[in-house]
Amino acid sequence: MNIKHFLDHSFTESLTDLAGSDTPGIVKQAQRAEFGHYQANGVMAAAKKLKTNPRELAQQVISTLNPEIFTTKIAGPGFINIHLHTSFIAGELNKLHEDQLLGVDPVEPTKIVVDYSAPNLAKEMHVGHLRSTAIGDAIVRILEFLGQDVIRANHVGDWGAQFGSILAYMDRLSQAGESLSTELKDLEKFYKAASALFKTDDEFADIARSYVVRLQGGDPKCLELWQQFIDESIHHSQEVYNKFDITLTRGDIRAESAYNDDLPVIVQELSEIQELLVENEGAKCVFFDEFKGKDDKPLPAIIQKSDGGYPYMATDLAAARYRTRVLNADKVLYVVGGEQLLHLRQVFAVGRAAGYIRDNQEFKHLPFGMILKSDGSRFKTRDGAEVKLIDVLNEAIDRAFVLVSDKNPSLSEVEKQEIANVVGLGAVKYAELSKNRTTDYIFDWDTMLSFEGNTAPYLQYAYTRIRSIFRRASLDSLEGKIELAEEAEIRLGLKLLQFPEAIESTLDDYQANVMCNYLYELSGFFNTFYEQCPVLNSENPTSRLLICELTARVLKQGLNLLGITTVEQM
RNA sequence: GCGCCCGUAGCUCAAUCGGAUAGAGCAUCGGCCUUCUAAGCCGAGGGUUGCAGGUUCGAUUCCUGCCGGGCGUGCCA
Repeated sequence: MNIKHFLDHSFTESLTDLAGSDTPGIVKQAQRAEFGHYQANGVMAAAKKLKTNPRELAQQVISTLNPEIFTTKIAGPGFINIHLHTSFIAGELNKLHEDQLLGVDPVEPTKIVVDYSAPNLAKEMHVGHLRSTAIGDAIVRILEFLGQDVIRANHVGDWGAQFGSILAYMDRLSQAGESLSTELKDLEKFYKAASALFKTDDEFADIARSYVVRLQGGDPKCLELWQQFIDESIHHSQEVYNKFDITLTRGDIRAESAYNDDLPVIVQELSEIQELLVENEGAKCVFFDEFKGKDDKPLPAIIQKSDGGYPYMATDLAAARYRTRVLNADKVLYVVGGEQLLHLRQVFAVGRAAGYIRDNQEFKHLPFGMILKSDGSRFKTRDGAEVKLIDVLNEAIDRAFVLVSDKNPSLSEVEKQEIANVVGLGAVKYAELSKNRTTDYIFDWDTMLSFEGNTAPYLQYAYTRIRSIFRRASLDSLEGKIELAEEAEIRLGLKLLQFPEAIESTLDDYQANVMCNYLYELSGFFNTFYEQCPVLNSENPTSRLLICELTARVLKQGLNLLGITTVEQM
């Protein structure tokens, strides 16, 4: 049950009856303990509309309600503070125990495509891919938990001019008798070597350019080299996904090149729509009044370049078309950097005009900020100045290993390694997810790999404390009822009941940090409970054990929705 | 120039789309391991929410102007 929904409906209904028109109750979780558990804020706005005294209106609202489960108090200018009965909280917790979904109501499934990660296959994944990958995967997991029909879309970059020098370099190496599979072990090095040659060696640059043309022309030898490189690169990214516990698999890849055959069709279809596609300076463009460039000049969406090539506008339109016509998506979420805001607005606008996006579909850009260096300058994305993602993950695991060895030296090497994996990777993912999606953030090893305070290990640690209690209790089964008495356990209990609300507000704007905040507060409440309320030595250990078990389930499930795993001990 | 985004404690970030006394972590200082793991708990200090107006019962949030920063702005993605 979603308590906030329940209360909001009650207060909205009451206010609407009194006001004679739709009037929201605006029920929210109270921000301070002294204001109760929830508060209804809608009275003041309603009183204004009705030109009555807000406190009197609040009194009327209260008298229409039949509050079996809560008490109310009018406060300040017209707030209604709502205090849930302890017996109600305990009762709901006991019901939660039977509920696989921990209070969350499953939805009527709709088809949702989530476009995320999308690395450029010319290079290895670097920290710049962290955001889209981690955020997208968390969104996918949460939607699936609710029962949505989710399609992961990994729109990897596997085509374009950048592959010219790579193919030319592959060719040169194989002619020199080098083993390509060895050379491709370090993609980053390979890419750098190829682009360095392109810059310094004119002959090589010419060959590289000719390879681009041959590749696009379908030259078999080029395609073979290209396929070999792509396979190797996909293998690399899959290793990162596996290590980082990202749910993407090879089957989720639909690369840019998959749309190659559709690109001329896009041009053809757009040209058939009256006055949509116009030729301008040799390029085929779509102009809309809403898009303006420098000096207020109309800004085109270029569908086909003057040299006949197709920019990513065309590919993205083809992808939109595919998602509508073939996948029949209700909703498409693009987890793509904020610098592409204008581009995606153009894609959506042209897509709508062309009928590739239908009126009943929602195509939504979920932008995220850039990663900056500690001096505030940006991590470059052109020439491999990036930190490799795999290096970040390994460093995190190494640091966690040192720490766990220090904290818990009696564990076996295998156990320490497993804990280091879970803790290290969790820390990296949480550092990413716990920040507001839309703002830029500074990449800093120590911040990202911190294991103290508001970090994944804090949540994982709370979990292990619970598991430790159960190891000591060594129960065969746990039968009984939860009874609440201490303030710390009431607060914890209510927080557990608010898991559905956390999921709801997380999806409100697809902000994973909302879920992080919830889990952090939950863990904090648990740690206070842990200090103040002995479990095994209490008068009613069963009740407290049941609270512990529920906390463990919510923590584990919540972390799992973020793509973070737990361990039994740390 | 124009468009979009941002500016909150020394640092990194919150603030549940207008709510009550703006909250955490890190760092600093003080207390708590003879009871379920101290990666923890309890407490202290630290703020003119960039600046100036406006809207109203009420503004970090909405509007206007300015200052500062970022991104984007026709054939890279």
